[in-house]
Amino acid sequence: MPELPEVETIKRGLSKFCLGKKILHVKVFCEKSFIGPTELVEGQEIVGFRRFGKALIVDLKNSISMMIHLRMTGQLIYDGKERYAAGHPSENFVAELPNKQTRVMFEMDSGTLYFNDQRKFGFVKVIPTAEVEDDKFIKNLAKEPWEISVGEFYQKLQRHKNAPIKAVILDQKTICGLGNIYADEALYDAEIHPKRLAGSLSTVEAENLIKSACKVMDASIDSGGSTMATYVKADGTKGDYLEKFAKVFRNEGNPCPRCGTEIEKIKVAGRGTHICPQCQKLVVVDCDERKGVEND
DNA sequence: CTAGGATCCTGTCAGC
DNA sequence: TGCTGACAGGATCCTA
Repeated sequence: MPELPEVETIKRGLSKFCLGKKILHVKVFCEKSFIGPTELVEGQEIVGFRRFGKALIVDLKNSISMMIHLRMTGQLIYDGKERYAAGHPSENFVAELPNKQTRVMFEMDSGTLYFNDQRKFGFVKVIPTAEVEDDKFIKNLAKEPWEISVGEFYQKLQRHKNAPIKAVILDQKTICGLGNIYADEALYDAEIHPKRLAGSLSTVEAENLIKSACKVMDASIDSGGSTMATYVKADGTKGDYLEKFAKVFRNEGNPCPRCGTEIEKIKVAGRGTHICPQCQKLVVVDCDERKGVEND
């Protein structure tokens, strides 16, 4: 999906285009994509957008909120005076809407917001604003990379010491916000092999991994708005932000930007995984580093 | 408790 | 062309 940076981008965009606007009518094309009564949402003004990890919260004036999770293929496309689209990149960004993949349509006083989702894993859920933070999904989220301390992160790695590090950082209860792209990019940036057992990382490596996660997601958020805008430019230019900044993700066969070695695609934790076999060694043999691990 | 695999669903692409 | 299986920017549920 849309990982944390994309949801942040959506939040910023919708705040700009939809804040203060009124939802006049909700049309549900797929029952499982909209959980709760549409009546609670209709006629309501949008008073705020919030983000918890990869979940977007839309607060309404009547103290009702919508929790939106895009999962793998969700998209939010606002079509008003201009079009603002974000989420899973696809032709839908520039296509006629609604279409076959439109699951929910919000008719607003100023335009239309479309929730599209090819695989129907995502959802919009109606909940009282007061209960948002008690929602099971949100309650279980760990801290985001910018917030988590090295000590807390390292402790969590120890709790999952026999699982590959990639699987552990994909777990939103360990660290929140990373998905398949940024997990690969962060591990590459920190020069850590995704199959390394979480318990084998030194505190220094754990710290570097957090820093790298912040770095790659910051870069994405910074460019996110503009790349998404580029994507829906009037000329139909397709500017997939992956091309712009991903170093390894979907770059198998291309040279590593750091050392020139060919990037490989492997499978870790059941997910396609991209690495530089030179920069990300599976076995750490440096004796001094090992000593550091023992002492922690 | 952890680790790993199946599963939800639709669409696309590679390989016959 | 048509079929088949693998796989996909996520998270949960089930099993051992």
